[in-house]
Amino acid sequence: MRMSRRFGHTLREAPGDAETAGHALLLRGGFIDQLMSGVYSYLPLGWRVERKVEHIIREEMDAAGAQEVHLPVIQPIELWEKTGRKQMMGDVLFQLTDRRERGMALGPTHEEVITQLFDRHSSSYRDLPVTLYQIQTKFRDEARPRGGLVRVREFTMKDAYSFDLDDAGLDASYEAMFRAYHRIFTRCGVPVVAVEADSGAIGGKGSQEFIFLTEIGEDTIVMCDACDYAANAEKAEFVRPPAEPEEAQPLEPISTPGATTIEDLARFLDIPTARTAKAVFFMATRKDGRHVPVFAVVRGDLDVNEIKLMNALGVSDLRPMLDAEVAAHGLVAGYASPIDAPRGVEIVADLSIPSSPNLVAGANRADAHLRNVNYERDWTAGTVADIALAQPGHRCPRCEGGTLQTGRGIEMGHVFRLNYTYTDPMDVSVLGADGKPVTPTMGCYGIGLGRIVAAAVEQHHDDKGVAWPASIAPYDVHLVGLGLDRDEDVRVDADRLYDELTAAGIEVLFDDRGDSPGVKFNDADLLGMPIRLTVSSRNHKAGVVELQLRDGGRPAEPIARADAAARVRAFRDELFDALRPA
RNA sequence: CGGGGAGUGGCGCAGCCUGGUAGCGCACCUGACUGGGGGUCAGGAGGUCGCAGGUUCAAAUCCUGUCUCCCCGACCA
Repeated sequence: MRMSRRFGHTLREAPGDAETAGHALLLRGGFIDQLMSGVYSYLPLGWRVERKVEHIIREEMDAAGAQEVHLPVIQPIELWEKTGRKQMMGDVLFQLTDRRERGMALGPTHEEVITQLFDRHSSSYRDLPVTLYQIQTKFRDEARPRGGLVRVREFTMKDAYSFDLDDAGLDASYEAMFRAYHRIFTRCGVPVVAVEADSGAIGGKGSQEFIFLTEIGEDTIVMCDACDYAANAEKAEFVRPPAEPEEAQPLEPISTPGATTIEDLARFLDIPTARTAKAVFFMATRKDGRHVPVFAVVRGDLDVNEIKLMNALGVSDLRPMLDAEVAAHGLVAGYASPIDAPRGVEIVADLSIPSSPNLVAGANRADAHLRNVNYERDWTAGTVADIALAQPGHRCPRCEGGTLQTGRGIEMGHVFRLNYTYTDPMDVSVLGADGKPVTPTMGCYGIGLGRIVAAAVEQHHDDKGVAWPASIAPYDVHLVGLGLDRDEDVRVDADRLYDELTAAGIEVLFDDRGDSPGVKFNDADLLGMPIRLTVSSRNHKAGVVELQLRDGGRPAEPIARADAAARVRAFRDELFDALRPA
């Protein structure tokens, strides 16, 4: 590709709404362009990167035995109603109607479609196991797109789905995808950690996310400093700091004027927050659409984890209660009590509550609390479960002596054991060897392509620009021709070198423009091809071209002009080898 | 959805407070010089100031409404 013919330009200054370094560089380099909030066009250079990521994913999926398909973006809404996910996805689902007023959705994911497809084309246990995948555009009407390519409303995803006859089969399919994912991220130059995760709207029993750790991440990850336990904060378990065992003391009302928060209360009574019970109210939406008021109780030193609470209740949505609703349900904000709580309110207690005696809790009237509140003796909850948020400093649930830390990250991929979440409601079965119907068990596996691009830039850049991993760089070589318009010999030689490299299977971006050296070198740094070759009168007279690696690992070196193609291939191979999975 | 910020040539910004018919840098076009880290000079093209309404002799500027974008949070695969 000749730069003189390149569509688009580099920018000296990044557009003002680019917040992260990576996003700014993608815009400055002319890799992507924003059309509207959360919707981006890929320009030629950016699209080459995306296609290389696709290619790597295809190779690894195929190697893992998965078969590529291509499913429709546009889908009948009935399919989403059947599994109850129309309700569950809510506003995230882009919906439209055709000319006959038939309801449709733009696919945010494809479990329903693939499951129906599988059902229509599989009838025997002999057809299993099978893993299907596609690379397809997804549409999700996100409440708030952010961070350039990090969270968008239209994006390319590789989604794969496995169908197996039993748990052992699912385990094998899942493992194969898990290994393939590690290989994919390694080959793309994006370091990830696998963490335990909540399954969210996809459903199923157990999932793991591949997280790229970065300060700009939107997920909080909890990691043990002693063992390899790592989990999304939504899911993370932890060992609760133990309470002092002591005899239950008599219940005692106390006056606590103005102490409406746990911090106020603990200060007012001069006790640790762990000696109090914290009450938090929510409105939950059941899967049948009914709204239920929820009264969650955690020990005062802990916070409610809304995801865990949703899972404990088995509800599809949860939001904090409005002040008016709190009052309407007979609850006194700041002084609510689980003792004699209003009827119709679902009470959920955290695991920390039964094991912590003599807590201070609300009295359900203003300016008053109760001392020595004890679970079981004074009140009970409809549900006792792990509904608390793991915090830095908590003890690890998987090892002795480990302490949990937190970090930020971006979810690059997510693998789920779906089990029968879709095959059951969609009545999918195949005939088993014994002639009886068997319901297949499913897994699903997703990777966000744009996020790989975003993470790769975030991970591989400096203040001058991008330094693409060789595996996904738009071109292998940035050939800089200096003074081509002044020295005919050099121009001819540069053209020849360009052809030689291309003929040798090397992808070359050739800067044949008439700009000054500074402009060209700065563009080369910004655009980030892994290998830079400089052709100039000076080099030409010496019979050399100058080679420099973008990652700064070694100084520029002159190489013999005659060996250029061979040397470049050697360097290229070396760079690819460094990205080879172990 | 709550809070905050911003919309002025392709990009970055000034002008707005105190109304008088739009300016700077980069990029772009022409020419000359220059030529190994965004070079210099000269000459150009390009914007009805997000949109609508109002106030006024006169609105980028004041008022009202509205749309869009970004950030924090809520939410989220």
